[in-house]
Amino acid sequence: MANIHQVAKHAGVSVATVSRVLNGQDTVTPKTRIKVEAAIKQFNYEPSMLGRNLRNSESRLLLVLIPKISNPFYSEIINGIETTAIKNGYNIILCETDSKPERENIYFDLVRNKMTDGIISMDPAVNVESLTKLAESYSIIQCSEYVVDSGIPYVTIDNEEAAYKAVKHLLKIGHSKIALMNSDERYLYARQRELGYRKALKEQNIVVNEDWIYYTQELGFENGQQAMRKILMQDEKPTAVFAVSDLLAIGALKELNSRGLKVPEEMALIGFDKIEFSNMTQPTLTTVAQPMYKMGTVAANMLINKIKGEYVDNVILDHELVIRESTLG
Amino acid sequence: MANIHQVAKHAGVSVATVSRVLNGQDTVTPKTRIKVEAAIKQFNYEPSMLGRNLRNSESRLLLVLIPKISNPFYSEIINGIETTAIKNGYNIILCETDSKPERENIYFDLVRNKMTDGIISMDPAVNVESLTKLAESYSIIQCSEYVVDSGIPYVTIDNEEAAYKAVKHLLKIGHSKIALMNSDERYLYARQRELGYRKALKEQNIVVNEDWIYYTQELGFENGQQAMRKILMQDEKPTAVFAVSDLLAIGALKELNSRGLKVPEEMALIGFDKIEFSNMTQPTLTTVAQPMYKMGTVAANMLINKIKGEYVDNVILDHELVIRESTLG
DNA sequence: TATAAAGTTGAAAGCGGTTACATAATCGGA
DNA sequence: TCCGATTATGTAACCGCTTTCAACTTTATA
Repeated sequence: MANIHQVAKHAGVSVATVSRVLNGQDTVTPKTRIKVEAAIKQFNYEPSMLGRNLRNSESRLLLVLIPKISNPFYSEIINGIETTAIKNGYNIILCETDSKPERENIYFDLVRNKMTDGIISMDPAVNVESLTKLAESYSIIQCSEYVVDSGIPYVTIDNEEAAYKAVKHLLKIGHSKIALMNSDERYLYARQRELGYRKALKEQNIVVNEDWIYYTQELGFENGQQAMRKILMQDEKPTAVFAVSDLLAIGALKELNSRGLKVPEEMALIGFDKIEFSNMTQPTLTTVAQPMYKMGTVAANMLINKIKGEYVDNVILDHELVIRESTLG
Repeated sequence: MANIHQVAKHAGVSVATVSRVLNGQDTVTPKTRIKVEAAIKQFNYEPSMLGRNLRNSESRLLLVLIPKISNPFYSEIINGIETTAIKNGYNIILCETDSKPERENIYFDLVRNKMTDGIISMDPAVNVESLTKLAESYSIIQCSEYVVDSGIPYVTIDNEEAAYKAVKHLLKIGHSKIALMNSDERYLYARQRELGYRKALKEQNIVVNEDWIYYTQELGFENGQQAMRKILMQDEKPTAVFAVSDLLAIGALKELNSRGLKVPEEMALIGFDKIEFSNMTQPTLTTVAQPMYKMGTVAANMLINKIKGEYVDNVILDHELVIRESTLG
């Protein structure tokens, strides 16, 4: 493959001139520009990003750290990130951390090594100290999940309020025995949504039954199924369940369906995220919609601005309770 | 951030020696090695990949082109690719083509620009000529979907055989009026699976009813729903449907469920891919399992070998018909 | 002890671009 | 027509690393 020298030689100009043509600078005479462009075309020349990036000490790559690629919640965010990145001349390199610190650490090296210009982290709970230290020297944005008081900018929604509204809705349609199907407490969103759950109940002077709060290790269908199984084994059963993820809710629904329990009549159900699947279930799932795509675009823009050296503020996006069949009065 | 010169200066050695230590060469005296390592630690030095890659003219990045990130079928493949890449000291840069040639072309530049060392393409139908031309100069592997006779190595399954088996199963449990819910004919897998469908019917001397073959533009739930709606509008209705994707099948199932039609009693249903969600539906979905993760690892290994300059052969992986409730006799 | 062989280290040339600075070419006005 | 101002182009340093080759040390051998 040709390099800039060959093009320059063939066009009868210096490499500087070729570089100027390449970068669309206006200090080049139309005549020479045409000569250079002809040589470029003839050689089928493509400038090497490796050389350019080294000189400019930037990679034009954004590192996106995502806990689990199979969770549709994240795919939508990634979509938003990628589109925005491309629009700004960046590409994304996507890495799945599986919520494992050791894996995350490997990826952190990519920014230390100048392989990427910045990081969007969606699972910073993993490596709080490393991350905050890293953020002192590099551009980092937190998306959806974040470390409180870390000083690292984040974009997210008001999880407590969202959970509050969801439970409130259950109360409004007549439920008072409401279980919480939570994920792991190490996640901020889990703690925040639990707060919202407790707040809504407390407001109605309902004492929280601690036996009705379930924690799952991961966010998978099976975890939801299992949790629902446990709920159904209780002596006193709730009449409604608020799950902090559609994946859990769908698993729970599966369990209810296969036992022939009617939803919402015998058990109402609310999920979280509004992933596409949530509208394909029988019955369709009431859920809290997060603006996933938007969140991705915002995160990407924040990161790009941060890389430019601008000051970046936290962003709280709107959410919306989407009422569907699983909570029909 | 420190560079190799500062480290060298501080350690009282040349940059060459630091580089040798960095790359674990054995021609360095333990004494100097210790000096250098101390300096590295003291400066918190991390070698720049930009410099290293330029010198080595490699990027240690693999480009993965995927039509739609939200399709769980691809997420699993990506998983396999990423794990294998990491294991071999590569990272992946993931790009969604949305099956759009113009978008794909942008990404092709990444390899022309030396930004990535090779490509795994999952949607090569888009840009056949560009791709084959590109493959002359760069390392490319096709995964799942491929261009016949392009000479570009691929890993896939036997789609015709898989479809044949699926339809055969429907025949065996007594169906003879079987519709095909296909995706777009521009996809090879679509054509191959249709062949399998036709073959199975022909074998039983059943004349294919062309009105029972549906093509959808995209692979989404809505497309499946719509197709099923059309099927149900027919005067003579089939009693079973073979869909070439779980997403279509799930959409179709949704339509059947919401009309109160019993599956499999009034309409049997088979999907394709065995995405996780296919086991969450009511009833659960019979489907053809593809070894997605495996396919990803194989594709990544093939690409890495290709980059190394080795000869790489095509691979056909196994598939398996998973019989579940939607086709219970 | 002298000398060849083996083992360490350093100097410097790239890898492929960008850009500050110097120089050459062009232009306008007296 | 000539000269200074402006504009176009070239020269060369540099980005941060790897690696060849030469030079220098050490070790083994006679």
